[in-house]
Parts: sequence; structure tokens; C-alpha cells
Amino acid sequence: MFQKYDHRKIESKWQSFWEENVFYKVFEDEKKPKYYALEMFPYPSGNLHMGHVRNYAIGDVIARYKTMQGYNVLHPMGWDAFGLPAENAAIKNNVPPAQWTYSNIDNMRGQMKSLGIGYDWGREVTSCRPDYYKFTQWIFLKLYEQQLAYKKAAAVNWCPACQTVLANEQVVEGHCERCESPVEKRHLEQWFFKITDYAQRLLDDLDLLTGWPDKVKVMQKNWIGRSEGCEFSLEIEDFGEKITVFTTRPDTVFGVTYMVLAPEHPLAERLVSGTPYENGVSSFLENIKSISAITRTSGDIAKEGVFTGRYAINPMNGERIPIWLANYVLMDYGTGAIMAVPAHDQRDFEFAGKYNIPVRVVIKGEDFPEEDVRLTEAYLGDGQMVNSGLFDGCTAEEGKKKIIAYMENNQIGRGSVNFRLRDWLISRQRYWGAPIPIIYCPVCGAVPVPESDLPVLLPEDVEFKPNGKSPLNYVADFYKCACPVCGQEARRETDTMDTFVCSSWYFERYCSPHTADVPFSKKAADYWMPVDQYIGGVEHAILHLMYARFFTKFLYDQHMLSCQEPFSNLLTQGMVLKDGSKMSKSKGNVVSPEEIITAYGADTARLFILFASPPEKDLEWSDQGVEGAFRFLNRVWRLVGEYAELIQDGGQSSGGFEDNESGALRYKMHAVIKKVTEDVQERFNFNTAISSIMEFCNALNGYREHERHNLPLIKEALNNLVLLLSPFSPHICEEMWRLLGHEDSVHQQAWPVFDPEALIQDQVEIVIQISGKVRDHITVSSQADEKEIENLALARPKIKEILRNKNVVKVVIVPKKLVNIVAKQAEESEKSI
RNA sequence: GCCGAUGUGGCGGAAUAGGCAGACGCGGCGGUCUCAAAAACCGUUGGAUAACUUCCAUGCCGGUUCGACUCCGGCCAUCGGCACCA
Repeated sequence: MFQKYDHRKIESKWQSFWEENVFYKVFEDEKKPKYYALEMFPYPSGNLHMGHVRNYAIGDVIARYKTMQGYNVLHPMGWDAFGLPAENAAIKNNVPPAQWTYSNIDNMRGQMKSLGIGYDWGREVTSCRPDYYKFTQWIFLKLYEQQLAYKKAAAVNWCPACQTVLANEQVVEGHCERCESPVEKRHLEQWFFKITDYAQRLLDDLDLLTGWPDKVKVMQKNWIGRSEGCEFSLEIEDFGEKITVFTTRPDTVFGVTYMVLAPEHPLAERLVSGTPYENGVSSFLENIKSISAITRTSGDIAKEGVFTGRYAINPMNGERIPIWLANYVLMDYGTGAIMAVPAHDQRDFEFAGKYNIPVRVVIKGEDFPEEDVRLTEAYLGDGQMVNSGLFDGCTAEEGKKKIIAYMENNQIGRGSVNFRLRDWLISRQRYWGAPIPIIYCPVCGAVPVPESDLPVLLPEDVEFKPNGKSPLNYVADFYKCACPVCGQEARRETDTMDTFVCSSWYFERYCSPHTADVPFSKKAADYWMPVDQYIGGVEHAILHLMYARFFTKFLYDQHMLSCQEPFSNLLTQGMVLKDGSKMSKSKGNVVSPEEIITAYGADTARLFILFASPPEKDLEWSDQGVEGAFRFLNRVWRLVGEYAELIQDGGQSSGGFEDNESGALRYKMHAVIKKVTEDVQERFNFNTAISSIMEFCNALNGYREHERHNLPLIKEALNNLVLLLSPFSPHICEEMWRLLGHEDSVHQQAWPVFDPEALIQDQVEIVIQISGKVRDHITVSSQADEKEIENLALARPKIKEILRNKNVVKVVIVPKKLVNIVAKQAEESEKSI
């Protein structure tokens, strides 16, 4: 008699076995095709949540499946271990961030092992360890060498709660991405990475990413925000200076009736100083400053402006146009100044309406009376140029090109391109991050730390109270140093790097995690990179994925990598919900993975989470659903257990006879192999793959009811059942594989292959429709030709009955599927004749 | 406002190239076993109808087609991204 399914015993047994045998260790093997499966490495918050479980379960199925398909699979895991929560916990509990972080890592590593995820733990990477951040700093130095890391004073996003600056990408609707406090603007000197130099490539190469969801590519495209147009300068009357503007609509340049500078524009105050307009302008600027931080980010605000009393000259027609300041022009896009064309730009139209500025139509659409300038809104459509001198009659599209050419020939301006993407602000005024490897010398200025002095170690014994300055400011042992160039007493940079810097290259480190002289070996990276399948939450669609692409392109340019894109295929998994909303402590709807694993086992948890929904969609947690998955594993267990002994001794002697039931089972077996293979490989639809394994199990249970058993067939079917299920629920399958008499691991077997011959049926069921509605079914030989099928269908008594008093107009036949008889009422068709 | 996605039983979801709507699982109902219950197993389960039957059903309205969850046009709702980007 076989034993009850004891998930605890089975899972701990095989977890130890895999660990003791270093089962998932991989190395570069030129004889095998490689496959790199990667899940986003987690922040070590302390415990896995269901989102992690889902992420790793998906990755593990893919990794195990590819291994069985004969690939040499790299499947690593690590820790995105720098960051604010460690500091906050440290402040709260008075535990050093390092200690907090490392103990969380130990705990979470244990949880991952208890899920039975097949990682090569020999490649574990931890971004807060000196052997890792040494190379984060090393890459910083390379960027600095190429002038892609630079320091500048700028208006930056400041989170008052986190007491640090944030990158543009970390500001969501004016609020801190992490703590949701409203973000303020501060003028500070900070380190930036010049990601804008890569804007065009980051945009163009999205086309190479055929394995990415369109949704993510569109988000990145919008974030990069390329617009094409031109820049030109306007002379300021009686001022002796010029203002440069950027526009995407040079075709409307004859429609300019005013121009606008951003309130922060350096010329703004100088234009009015000593003029009667000075007071008006400065009170306007004061006003803007006081509301801008909060209100300018939150929803619609009315357009407001002030006239400077100054005029500029439109270089195309010599017209004098008034210069305004207005709140709707942003300093950090384009040149911070615009030409305003109220007739053809809605914002300018609204502003002109409010301040009684003329509107001049210069693009005439179809059915658009030339005289009528009383527009109710800006005209944004295509049309012919009018009121535009030499250019009258051109289409807007031609006009753009011609005017740019004219400006270039007459040295008025030039074609140019603008991006919304800003440089990446990487300084953080916090402790728990990789120190920026720069030294400030009173004589030599900013000096990079020599490569041989890396890593710049983060001191461990530190007071880490946040007060807007990095805690490293108060650690003399840290900041006091000698200038590497002249030897004078100097001071280290005390800001640390944004944690997104650390996570922008970890997938390359996995390729050779122990190299000590370079971030990763080129040879190993050439073998493993790019990542064949990356899996993670869609919340990283912009931040992490953009930064990681940027780093990969930079490292490619440094000849350290041979690929230009890090991730060939991307799967963005949905969230795990409970009662319709995301699991969170505040809502009290959290289901802990540990509890589920203890009660039902990792195999059940994984099976449920993969079965409940396709991976891209959100998943609704269901306790009953988990029970269902558990029941299914119990059914499989019993099925295998009950047959195991029979097969062991009787498998060979009992004949391989073929009756109808056996034929049906054989057919089902091959159909299921085909279905599961396609679902896993081509669509990642694990839910339907599992459902067809369930069907197969049901079929096997049904077959058991019959009196005669074809034991060799059953043996084959059970072997295949266990093989197909093994990527999803690895422990129970490992155990059942041994019960079926095998000596080796199920996870090292070849994936089953279906036999197309076995899927050819001599009889097929065909649907009979009358005018598109199903009325009957017939079973015919799969060889039957169309005429035969038609005759058989028309001969069915039920069909005859329905067709009485009707004329058959047409018969449509789809081979092996259906026959549709189109019929009309007899009277009607007579009438129509 | 712009861009994108989604909408199917009581629930999660299936229908992969326009061809049987509701696979598989959950829940419900009925049964077997049991002193009883749980577990397990078997049957049943979109709605309407007494019904073999028939009719109605894939957010709503229309269209194309022999045939539409699937394609086209127009709405509605929900979710996500961006949001004065010149």
C-alpha cells in the first residue's frame, strides 16, 4: 500500500537533495545552446510576498522547461540590497542597516529554497556587498571618464520625507514614488548620468525588442518623447540680445503674435530691470514661486502671464512681437522660451483669449473660410499655408521643410530635435548606498578615485539620522582623505548613488559573479547575454528597464559586451490581488507564502498561482482555489501510487493490446503533450497547460475504471504525466518519478515529444449547422470528401425534419470541422423568384 | 485631455487562424461511504420553459459574413501610463 501524500516530507527531502548535489549549478558549455532566464531581483524587505512567489514560479517553470528541452540554462538570484527601507528600519529599531539587510536576505533566501526554485546559488549577487559595489563605482568612473557622469547645479526634485533628491522618473504626479509625499523643487549641485546622449538609440532600438510587450515599448517611447522641429533666435528690440525658441511647427511661424519665456528663464528679470514693468513682473514671479511646487503638478491650472514691455523681431517677416512671461512654459524643456501661435496651438489660443492678443490664421484647412479668424479653438489640422509670404500655398508638411531650409540658408535657425527624457540624477543624500567615488581637492577640484583604490568602502558604524545631508558628512574617517593627484588634504563626496544604478547591471554580474578585476568577464557575458527571458512587474516599465538598457549600451560602447540590448524577451506579470485589491498590510488582506507552504506545500502554492490566471493578468487569490490545486496533486499522487507497483512487476509481461479505450488514452496523451508544449513555449499560458494536464489525469482515472489495462501504455502515460507536471510542481514529481522506477532526477529528463501520427484520427466528429446554428453532429471518416459529408448531413432525420418546407441555398463545408446548410423558407424563395 | 489595455456563468478563467461559447478549476445542488461528520469518490450545474425541445446569452448599438467572443464603425464602463513637452 502506498503512502499518503506528505508534502512536508517530500519537499524537504528533495530540497536537501538538490542542495547537496549542487543540482542547479551551471557553467559555460559551448556544446549546448544557452538560455538565460531571469526574474527581477528583490529588495530584501524581510519576507517574500505572493507577488514574489508568482514571479519566481513563472521563472522556474520556464527555466526547468528549457533545461528539459536541452538548453544550458542560467537561472540566478540576488539582492537589490541598498536603499531607504534599511535606513528607516535602522532608525526605528536601532539596528545597523547592514545587519538588518543581511538577516533579511538570509530569511528570504530560505523562503526561496522552500519554494523549490532552481537557482544556481553559487552566482548569488548582493548589491550592498563591497565586492559588488566596487564595480558599481567602477562603472561610475568609466562614465565619468567618458563625460557621461557630471555634476551640475539644477532645480531638482526634493522629497522632504525621504530627505533626499529624486530622479525625474521617481516623481509620480508630483509625489515621491516611494513615500508619496509631495515633491519640492530645490536648487542643488548634484551628480547626473547623461542618459540623454543615448535618447535616440534608446528610442530606435525599441524596434529590436520584438519580444517585449507593446505596452512597455509605448511607455518608454512616450517617456523619451522625441519631437522634431527647429530652433531659431529672435532679436530683442533695444536690448542687444537674442532669445532662442524651439518649435515643432515652423510652418506656423508667420502666425506668431507673441512670445513667452518660462518664469525661470535667465532673461526674465533682466528684461524688465529698471523699467516700469519691473514691479509687475517680480510680483508675478513671486506668486509663481509660492504655488508652483504644489499646484503646478496637481491637475489643471489656469494660464497666467505678464507682459514684459519688451518686443522681439520675428526674423521671418520683421514683425514686432510682444514678449510675455507665463506659467505654462517650462524652463527644462526645449529652450525655455516659445514662439506663440494662438491660431494653431490650443494653449496659446487660451492665453491669447485671456490677454486679448491677436490670433492670425496661417494654416487654412479644407472648408475653412480664409476671412474668418473668429476661431473657437485652435486649428490643429492639416491645410494650406496662408498669410505666409513666399510660402503661401504650401501644405503644412512641405512648409515645415521649406521654412527650416530657409532658416538654415539665412542663418536664422536650424532643424533640431528635442527629447522629454532628462539626464538621470543619481546623487542621494542618504547613507545606505554605494558611495560616489569622487574626491574634492581644494587645488585640483573634483578628482575621480583611482581604480586601484576601489571600493570606496561604506563605513559600518554610523549615525544615520536623515537631515538633508548624507550621514557620511559626519564621519571624518570617511570623508577625510588625501587628493589622489597632489596629496593635499581633500574631502570625499559624501552622497551615495541611487539604488537604480546598482540594479542597472546586476544581470551582467551573474555571468561571472566572482571576477575581482572587472565587473564581469567578457567571455562569460558573450556566452550568456542577452537575457533570453526577463520576468517582473510592469511597475518597472520605465525606471529600471530604461536605466538597464542605457547601461548595457554604454558597456557595449566600452567594448565590454557584445549585445546592445540586455533583455530579448520581457514578460510583465500581473499583480496578486485579494478581494479585488492589492495585498497590503494596511488593508489587512495579506496572505503569507510561508503559511501556505506549511499548510499545503510549495508545489500546491506554485500550481495554484500558475493555474489561476495567465501570467500577464492580475490574479485573484482564492483560498478554495489553493485547496483545489492541493486536491489535484493528491489525485495525481494516488493515481501514480496505485499503479506504481503494478507497473513495476507487470509492465512488460502484460500485452500491449489496443482497444477503443486504450486508443483514446493514447490519443489524449499525445494531444496533451502537444498542448502543454505549445502553451509553455509559445504563449506562457501556464493556466491552460495545467488545465490540460488535469484533463489528462481525469482521462487516466477514467481508464482505470475499465476492466482490461494496457500496462505498457499506462506506464508511458504516467511517465509523461509526471514529466509534464514537473516544471510546475517539482518536488512531488521528483518523488513520483522515483516511484515509477527511475533512478535519476525527473528534472534532467528530456521533455516529452508528441507523435503527430498518433494525432491522426480515422473518425472525426463534424458539426451540422443550419444557417449558422448548430443542429446536429455526425461522426465520419476523416477521409470523407465534401460530397460524402454533405450527403450524410442531409440524410440525418433531424436535419431532414428541419429542412422540410425549406430550400437549400448553399452548403459550406469546412473539412473535419463542420457543414453549414444555408436554407430559406420555401414560400419566400418562391416569391423572390 | 492624449496614449494603451480590458469587458464572457455565482467566481477565477477557456475558446491559439472567423467555425460546437463556457475547457479546466472553484463554489452550489444531489448521491455513495459513515452512528454522524470531515475527507474522498460519483453525478449535476449559464438563464428562461413542464419539456425531448425551443428561445435568450460573450458591456451597449449597428455593420460585414453561410457563420462573429473573435473583423469593421459608433458608444459606455473599468484599469494603467502620460499630462501645459511648444
